[in-house]
Amino acid sequence: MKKARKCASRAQHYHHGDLRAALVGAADDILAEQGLEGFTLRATARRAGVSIAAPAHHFGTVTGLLSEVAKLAFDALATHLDVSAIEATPTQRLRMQGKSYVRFALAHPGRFHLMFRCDLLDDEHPGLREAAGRAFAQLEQTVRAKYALDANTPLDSTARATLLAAWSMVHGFAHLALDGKLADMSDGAAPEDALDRALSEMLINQWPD
Amino acid sequence: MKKARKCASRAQHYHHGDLRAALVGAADDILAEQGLEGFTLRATARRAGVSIAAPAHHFGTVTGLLSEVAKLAFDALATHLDVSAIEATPTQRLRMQGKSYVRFALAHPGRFHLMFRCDLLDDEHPGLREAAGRAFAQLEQTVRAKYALDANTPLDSTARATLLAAWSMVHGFAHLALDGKLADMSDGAAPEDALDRALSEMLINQWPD
DNA sequence: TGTACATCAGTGAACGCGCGTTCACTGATGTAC
DNA sequence: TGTACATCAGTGAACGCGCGTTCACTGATGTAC
Repeated sequence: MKKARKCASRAQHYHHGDLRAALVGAADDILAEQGLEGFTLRATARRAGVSIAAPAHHFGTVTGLLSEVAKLAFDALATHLDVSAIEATPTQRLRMQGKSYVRFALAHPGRFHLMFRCDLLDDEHPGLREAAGRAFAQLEQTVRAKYALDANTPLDSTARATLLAAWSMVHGFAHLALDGKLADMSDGAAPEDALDRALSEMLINQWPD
Repeated sequence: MKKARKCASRAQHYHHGDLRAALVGAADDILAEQGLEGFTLRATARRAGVSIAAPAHHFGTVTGLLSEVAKLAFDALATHLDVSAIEATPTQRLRMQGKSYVRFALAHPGRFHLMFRCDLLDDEHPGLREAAGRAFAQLEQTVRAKYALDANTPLDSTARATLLAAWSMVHGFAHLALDGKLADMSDGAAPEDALDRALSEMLINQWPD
């Protein structure tokens, strides 16, 4: 009877099965619900229904766990930014990517803040830097298309400036929006719509076809 | 003798004189030297050479002190952004302001991070919102000049887009630079020069005369 | 000019808190024979 | 198919830490008379 109950639910197994992934998921859930402020190793363990010492087994330290979460967040961002299947001019695609970047940040503020809090992350974490690079490369690829540069040509100064400006602009916009600094811009419209309108306006004015 | 020694240094007075300002200064120093991570009420008290309970007398809570520091930081930023005395076209002045914005952020990373960590600040703090508004207004004023709008005319959508894009871009650039995400851009040159070059390139390409 | 007294800036000791990390352990799993 | 054993994932209790905040206090200052 006792044994049957234990087997009925994997969660009650002494050996969890894939606690590593479960902890990463729990941490990501906490980020989504309470933001970075709500995150602690203990809270993550509690949420995964596991002892407070368990995370140390898998990740050693708090930055180990957060780096893993950040890596997955960069993977998700890179997916969001993938416009390779969309037929449109490079400039139109760059605008789409800009909107996607901001939309990702607004939909996942906890993740977004984590991704750029380098003091909480481990530079040497396997895959983290690569994942970040993949996300960035999605923008770079579009800029290359815009200037008809193939993947091996180094960016010239104009292309570099465009890439830098594009990334900076959407990155800054996301931060300002998350900080509530753009509230005045909403003009009483639903914040979601207002942001979308402001972003469209901004991108189309700054990056004309 | 004892009394003479006590009077020789104001710091040894039982009554400090202007501990409120001294605490704000100490907190600002900590931000400059160790960043936001190094800041605690206790560290601030220690640095000011005062008991750990003293800050509570003046600021009540930790956000009270930080809000005061942030207010002064916004004042300093507004001063940095003041180009009213400079004779140049509005676009040139906007570029100057953009550079000043980034230069301020790179020179004072602790302050800059604090200014936008709204979770650590008190919205109701007297003067904080106003100071932030004054800094922002410096940019708005230049954009108004660019589109020949006087101070009472509401911004049209183009002007609003320009303002938003300008602020977002330099804000995002500052964040990315502080996070070390632009390291690849340096090409082996001194980081300071490389950033300046990248910023010039970006601003001149994006905001042509 | 001198005295009494109210005010309040700053003290110092103590509080409870949640944190990350440690360590000897327990018990499930899988493998060798 | 059954038994012994090594492995190692996860436990649970405990550690020391620095934190913000509290509170009764001390002692300097300034004012009223």
